[in-house]
Amino acid sequence: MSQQRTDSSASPVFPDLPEATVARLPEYLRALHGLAQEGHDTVSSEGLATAAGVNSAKLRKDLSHLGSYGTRGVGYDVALLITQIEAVLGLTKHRKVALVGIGNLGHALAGYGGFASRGFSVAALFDAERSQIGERIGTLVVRHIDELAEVVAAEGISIGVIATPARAAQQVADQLVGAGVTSILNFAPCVLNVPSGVDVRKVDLAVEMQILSFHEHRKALTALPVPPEQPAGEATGS
Amino acid sequence: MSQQRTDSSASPVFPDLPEATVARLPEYLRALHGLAQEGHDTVSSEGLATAAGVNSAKLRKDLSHLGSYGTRGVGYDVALLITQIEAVLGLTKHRKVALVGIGNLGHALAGYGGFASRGFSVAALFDAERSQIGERIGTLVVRHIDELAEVVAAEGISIGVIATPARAAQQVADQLVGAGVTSILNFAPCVLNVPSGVDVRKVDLAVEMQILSFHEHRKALTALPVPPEQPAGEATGS
DNA sequence: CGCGATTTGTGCGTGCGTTCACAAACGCAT
DNA sequence: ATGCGTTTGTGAACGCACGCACAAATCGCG
Ligand SMILES: NC(=O)c1ccc[n+]([C@@H]2O[C@H](COP(=O)([O-])OP(=O)(O)OC[C@H]3O[C@@H](n4cnc5c(N)ncnc54)[C@H](O)[C@@H]3O)[C@@H](O)[C@H]2O)c1
Ligand SMILES: NC(=O)c1ccc[n+]([C@@H]2O[C@H](COP(=O)([O-])OP(=O)(O)OC[C@H]3O[C@@H](n4cnc5c(N)ncnc54)[C@H](O)[C@@H]3O)[C@@H](O)[C@H]2O)c1
Repeated sequence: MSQQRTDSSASPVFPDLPEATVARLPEYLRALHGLAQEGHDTVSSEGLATAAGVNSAKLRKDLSHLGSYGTRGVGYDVALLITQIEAVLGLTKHRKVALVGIGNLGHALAGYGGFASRGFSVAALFDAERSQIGERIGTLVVRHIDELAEVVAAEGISIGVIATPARAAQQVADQLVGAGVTSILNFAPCVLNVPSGVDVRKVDLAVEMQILSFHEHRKALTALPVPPEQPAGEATGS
Repeated sequence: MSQQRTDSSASPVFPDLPEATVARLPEYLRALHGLAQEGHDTVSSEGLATAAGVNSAKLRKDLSHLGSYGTRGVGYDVALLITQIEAVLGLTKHRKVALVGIGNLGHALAGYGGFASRGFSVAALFDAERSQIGERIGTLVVRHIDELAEVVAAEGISIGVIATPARAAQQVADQLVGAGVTSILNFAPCVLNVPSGVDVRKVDLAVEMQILSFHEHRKALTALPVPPEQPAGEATGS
């Protein structure tokens, strides 16, 4: 009981933070870490926006949504802003991740340092193939998928990463959800059905490539098929 | 209505196709391939929308933007729609990809079959480390980054994938652009500056994880701190 | 202490994207 | 041929997001 109202710097709750803003906060955080590394104590919205690759007005509005602490005429305190954003994103609490599907991609993910550098730790690896079980990667050992529920409960894992073939992804997702996982990052190219309350994010390489392909196609079509309609045109160049 | 001449398989140009639509077309394409595999000749917007995980009205509007050929009362011809979308995305033309940074992630990408299954082929691998140069992965050999311009020109490569550490990414991007690459997929967690006319898409694992973290955080905060304000509450279940 | 330079926070207009809802179009049975 | 059920294509309303532009706030300095 006693929901202490945490007037000071406790976990703030932002139920109505725009999703577009949430998606940009990690970018700001990365840019801020870079600035801190370079010794900056404060940064203007313009400077931070440039480092994050966004419009400065958008950045200011984003930060204003979380009641940010900037100082007019000066800018934002880098260290304070890092703390604030990390609190909003819930990065103060270390979150454990289960990685399922230790194949081509799974091996790369398992050895990736980008998890730990933020507030995440890969706590367990799972696969279905006997040949993979028991393999040691870093400090972890690949376990059989049947142990998932047990390990998730024991380790307090809340996030699952799916790196299995697409045909196995839905079943794995079901198992993750059944084990108590409430967030899933899916690398398999397929849609996942999960109960409400479970968040799924998808990373699909093929989709990204095809979007690039479209723009390549468009560039090729708009650049070439503009033949000299008016051959009498004057200065066509510079 | 007013479908202009049905120049059967000519390349349609859609300069003003909404970006949100473009981003969903690959999903539709994947869903359509799955339906075709299952033997479906036609599919309703409702069925395809379900398979792609979107709203059916949104799907119909998306398809209408590319003057699609559906039949009222029946649905869409699966094979025809595949052809149409592939034409719009420019997938009829095979596109060659250069992969730079053959480390942890680069190895996984180099061996990934998802490229070839769509219209892409990894045509060259590059790294800067002597220890990597010369390694054979599949049918390709890792080459030194200094050969990039030469190989890109010789092979007709138009897309570059960056899988180097973040500190090297901007330099690699500059080299890619200098070599004539006009589309870049960036896995390094940093912003890239490129000239206009070059498209960059970014895949950032850490960002995805942090977005999931936010929702975990929010779920934890909104679930717990709702103490029995009204102890006389009735059915709270389901 | 006051003033100017600087930068934040935000009100507001605009455009994009999503969704509803329905008329038009189509196949099929009779 | 006609009517009926089905499904597409789209007009219209709505909401979100973006970015401009400016008032308010703060600092430094004379
Ligand atoms: N390799 C890449 O670069 C890459 C890139 C983007 C997306 N993907 C996607 O990621 C997924 C994995 O790709 P990959 O190249 O690592 O494939 P992979 O075949 O090398 O690895 C898949 C692994 O999943 C395991 N697996 C299969 N069914 C399982 C189950 N029910 N439970 C647990 N584990 C199971 C397999 O034993 C295997 O080890 C695929 O869906 C692929 O489309 C891969
Ligand atoms: N490993 C993952 O699962 C993963 C996931 C998401 C994102 N990433 C990101 O992808 C990138 C690569 O990750 P990784 O784990 O493969 O790192 P890695 O260190 O294993 O591989 C990086 C490779 O890039 C090469 N390289 C360095 N500078 C280069 C240059 N100037 N030109 C050409 N090659 C160069 C290195 O020699 C090395 O082989 C990183 O930015 C990382 O943050 C990795």
